[in-house]
Amino acid sequence: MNALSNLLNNYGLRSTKFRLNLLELFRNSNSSLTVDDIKRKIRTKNNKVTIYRALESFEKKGLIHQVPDQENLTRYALCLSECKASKHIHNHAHFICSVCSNTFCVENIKFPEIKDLNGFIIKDLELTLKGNCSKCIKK
Amino acid sequence: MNALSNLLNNYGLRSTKFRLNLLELFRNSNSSLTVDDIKRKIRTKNNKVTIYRALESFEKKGLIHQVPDQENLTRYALCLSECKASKHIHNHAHFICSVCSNTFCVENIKFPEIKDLNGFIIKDLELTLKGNCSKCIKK
DNA sequence: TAATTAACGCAACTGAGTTGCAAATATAAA
DNA sequence: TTTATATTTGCAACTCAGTTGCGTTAATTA
Repeated sequence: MNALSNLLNNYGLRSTKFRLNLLELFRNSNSSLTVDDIKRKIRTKNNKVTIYRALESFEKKGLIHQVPDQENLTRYALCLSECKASKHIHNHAHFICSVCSNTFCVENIKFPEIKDLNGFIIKDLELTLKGNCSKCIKK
Repeated sequence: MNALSNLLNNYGLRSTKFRLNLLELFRNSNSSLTVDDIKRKIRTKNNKVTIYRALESFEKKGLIHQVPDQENLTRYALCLSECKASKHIHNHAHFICSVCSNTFCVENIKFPEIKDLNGFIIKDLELTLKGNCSKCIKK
């Protein structure tokens, strides 16, 4: 049994050819992926419904998380080990490149401390950076 | 000549009945609006294309700005006076209520100072808070 | 008042994402 | 290994936000 296969099973998912490829793709990507990215990168003949449902269950089980996207597409990135099916824990920021539209997870950024205000209860905080990624600067 | 009418003209827009209503609606809203909100709130018989195009031109001229939305809808809020057609200037955060899905602009929040990192150039910073708005807490 | 240009309405379209259902496949149980 | 079960997949049809082209109407300018 290979490691990816076990990983899927540990998260309560079945290891099918497609889902193994999908998980591997996420692990080899340094940025996030849209459904379209996935289609192009693993040149899958699988139906789009399959992709949507795989992403949905990966997210539910805590393997991947949604990240912001410039064009309002659904976009996912691999979770860190802290994430569980019960709760996603992300204290990192996201960087969107305005040239290639890729989104990257950025660790090591201090979040501002914000207390509840004006009778609003703040439960979560998202920080999104926009600019040019290293690849697109070089061009 | 009324004030709203002049405002539109000053921004290079024509003052039609619908656009006057739309602008007034934005001014009277303490949160942001989706196309659907607009339809319901000004009970307009105008075609949806008209709404989309009005929002588009309002944004281009610097009257309104897009704000993040939980359901990936396009959502707008009134700009502050600093905004111009040439450039939107927003140094405020956005708060999304997870109950009513409304988005509010939140002033007076200090943004973290972030320098370019890992060869990425950071040009813009967005801070989104999530939680429960004052109205939805009371319920 | 006429000419110009922006705004509008309609109809048809696009494209991401969804739903229901039947068939295939992976895992658990016998 | 075989059978039972629960998950995953494919297909087709659908939904719904947002877009496009084009002819018409209305607001501003000359």
